[in-house]
Amino acid sequence: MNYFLVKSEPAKYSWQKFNEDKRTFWDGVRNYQARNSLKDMKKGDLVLFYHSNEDKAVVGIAKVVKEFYQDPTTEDPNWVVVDLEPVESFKKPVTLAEIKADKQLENISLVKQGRLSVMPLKAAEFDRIIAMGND
DNA sequence: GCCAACGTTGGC
DNA sequence: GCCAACGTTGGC
Repeated sequence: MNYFLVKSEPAKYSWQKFNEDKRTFWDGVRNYQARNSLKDMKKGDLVLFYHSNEDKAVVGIAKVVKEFYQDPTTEDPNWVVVDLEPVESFKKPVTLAEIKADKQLENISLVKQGRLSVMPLKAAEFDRIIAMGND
C-alpha cells in the first residue's frame, strides 16, 4: 500500500465537486515527477486531497480505483491519468500552516517542494495528517 | 498582485 | 551538455 497527496485548486476542481462526481480521472499533470507518482499508484492506494491557493488545506481522502492510462485530454503519450474515488471528508481540514508547524511533517514534500502537484507520502506522514484531520 | 522556487526550453 | 531565459505554480 502506498500513499500520495494530490493538489487541486478549488476553483478548478474542488473536493465538493469530486464528491458530487463520485469518481474522476486525474488529468492535467504535465510534470515528470508528478507523472511518475501517478504511475506508481496502485489500485486501492490512498490519496490525500489538498486544496491549493484558496484553502491551503488537506480536505479529505481518495483512493485509486484505476491505475494509470493515457491522458484522454492529450495525444502526447508522455502523460497519464488515474481514476480516483472519494473515501471520506476530514472532520476538520488540515491547513498548510498546521502541517508546517508539525514536527513530524517538517520533511513532507508538500512543504519542501511546494510546486509539485502529485507526490508520494510516507505512511507515517499520511497517518499523521489523518489523525490531525479527525481531531 | 508580487515574487520565489523550480522545471523546461533552446542556443551555443 | 551547459546554462541563461522563460514560464508556471502557489504561498503570502
